[in-house]
Amino acid sequence: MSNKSVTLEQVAAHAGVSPSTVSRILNGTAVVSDDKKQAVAEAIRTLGFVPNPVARGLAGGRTLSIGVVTQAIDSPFYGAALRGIEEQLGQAGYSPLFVSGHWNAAEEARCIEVLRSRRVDGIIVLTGRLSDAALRAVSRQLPVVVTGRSLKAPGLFSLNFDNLTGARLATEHLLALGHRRIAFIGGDPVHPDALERERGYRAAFAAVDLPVDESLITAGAYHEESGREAVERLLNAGRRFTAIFSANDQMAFGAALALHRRGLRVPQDVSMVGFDDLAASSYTIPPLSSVHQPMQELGRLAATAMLDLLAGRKPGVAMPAPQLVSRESTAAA
Amino acid sequence: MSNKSVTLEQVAAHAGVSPSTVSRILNGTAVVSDDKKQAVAEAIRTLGFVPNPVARGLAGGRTLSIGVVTQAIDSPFYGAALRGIEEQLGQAGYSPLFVSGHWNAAEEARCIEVLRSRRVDGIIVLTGRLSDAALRAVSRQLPVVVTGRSLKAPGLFSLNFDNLTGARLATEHLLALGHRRIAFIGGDPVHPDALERERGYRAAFAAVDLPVDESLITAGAYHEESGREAVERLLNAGRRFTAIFSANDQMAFGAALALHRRGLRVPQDVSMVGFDDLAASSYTIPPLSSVHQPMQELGRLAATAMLDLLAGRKPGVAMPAPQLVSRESTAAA
DNA sequence: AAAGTTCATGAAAGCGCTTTCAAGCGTGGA
DNA sequence: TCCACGCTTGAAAGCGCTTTCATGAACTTT
Repeated sequence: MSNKSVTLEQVAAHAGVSPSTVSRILNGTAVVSDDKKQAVAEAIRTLGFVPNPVARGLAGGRTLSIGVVTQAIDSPFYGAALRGIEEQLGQAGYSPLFVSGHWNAAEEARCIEVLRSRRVDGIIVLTGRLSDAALRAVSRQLPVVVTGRSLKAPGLFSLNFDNLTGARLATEHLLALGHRRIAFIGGDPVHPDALERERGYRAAFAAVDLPVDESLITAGAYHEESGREAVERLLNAGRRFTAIFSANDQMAFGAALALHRRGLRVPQDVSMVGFDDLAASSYTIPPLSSVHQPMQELGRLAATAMLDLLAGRKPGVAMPAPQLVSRESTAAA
Repeated sequence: MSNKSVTLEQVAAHAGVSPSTVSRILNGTAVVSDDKKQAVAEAIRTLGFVPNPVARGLAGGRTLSIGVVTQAIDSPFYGAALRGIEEQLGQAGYSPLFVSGHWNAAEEARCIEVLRSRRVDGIIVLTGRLSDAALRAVSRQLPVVVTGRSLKAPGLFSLNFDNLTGARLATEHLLALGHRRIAFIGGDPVHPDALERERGYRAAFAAVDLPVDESLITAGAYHEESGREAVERLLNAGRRFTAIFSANDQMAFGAALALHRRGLRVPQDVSMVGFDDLAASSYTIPPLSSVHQPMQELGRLAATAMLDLLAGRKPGVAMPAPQLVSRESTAAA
């Protein structure tokens, strides 16, 4: 653990070349003769030189860091994506810089300012509340990868999960089991994905020419407590249903608890399917059927796309299709 | 959203002073006359100047960023701590730089190197596998705050949760309910806290002069699956128990599932208490009694301590005492 | 009143790297 | 043989900020 780190200049001296040449070799900016390359490589090895990202950043070069705007650093949902990003970026020598927008457009904008002031080489935005226009503006200065929406722009790549199909899959599963009175606990309607999931729910009914009972649709806020409240509301209003499709797993957890408190069993009395397939969902009682969202994979893909953008390549990654994971929370009506 | 950001030099020009003076005002490095202060403040406001942390970092000043070594960015347990850190640091204008060690000393050491190369002003280590000596070495160059252990050194502050008391509390709770055959699912013994929790379990028995049945003690690995396996193991070996104390909540989830699969009900047949009090624990079926670890608070405290260290103050924060949260997973024997 | 202090301020030298700019070299065409 | 051209390479100028050093002004001190 050396206190003072070795500088590029020292490497240059050791190799008997100029700093410029070392820099050029490091960045592949220009052609350098093989023997100098060798000498520099050798010097780097013996000196244990590691380029200083801060200096690089200042000099207008790369900082080898990518800003990642998430909503809450402790979200069980986005956490997996962060992990995927970290993993993929790390392999390429980049470091992620995580900032949280807390579902707030103004805060997100501030986050992006911070990232920019820290000279990140690119920004990955996980969903977020920023307008498409704002994102496009950012992408004019920095490569941007955004998840949870579909928009095109030079220097901008988006990666969207097919929420509609996922929700439709979930509903169809319930329908196929013979359920007709299927309650829907929606997410906060300010999220486009919440709307899409509701559309998927409706589409499944429409596909088999069944009407949806609007009184079985109730809004939640994507967290456990709101799922609990939703079921309370439904039950208190005297609604009858044999199944619940919850727009995300966290609400499903709350809903299951509410059911349990009322003496209703899953799946004997009420079948239940969630959305997201959180890690925890395999261990609930009973384990929850859910639409699998490959968040870690999403993170990896977003990072890969960013690396492509940085290298001037056109990203070729695409989201895998939604898949339903059937566990023990669903049974025949 | 200006493309090129304004520099300190521009501020200086606008205010009719030298860059040095602006810098001094910004950092409070020296006394500056009030009228210049005013002029500079005014210039900063009209120009919308934001100091460039990268340049600051290079110039040997502060980068206003704190490295945070966690184990896995998607851990439900540490996530809350990260949030607390982010929150507290943000208020002071600092940004956290999260890196994951994945429970691996070598990887952790690499993380710290990365943080150092990025010129962080200090490092917060959440638990971690690094040796005390290694941590001390780091603290000779940078302020360090470490959780999950107790060690003293100049420039180093540690924040430890009282695992022994917590575990004792949990066991005593079960004992008080009349349980005698209390199984213990331990954590991975490489973690000191796992050992402490086992000691707490034993201490509770010792305090009431009851022997502990060694055959009811089994090791897990702090994740759900290992909790499930532990219960399988116990049950397959024909062990009888009326309660389980799990060294963390995640294992308790797995254990509960195993119980459920065998037709054993919580708490009617088996009472259960966990450790950590994860956010999810309030929504399991039944809600899990657990020893509350205030992780978000821990994060805030760690950040506060770091800020203190940075300011040359002696940190005065301390961990709150462990508390048991009694929910519906425990009942009289 | 002269010399010694203190104090606010500016000039200038970096921090470690990238990147223009220009020079030096070798090569091929006339 | 001479000149033009292409190629590798080094010198040097920043990037935006901090920090030492030096300077002159304003005060003390005797």
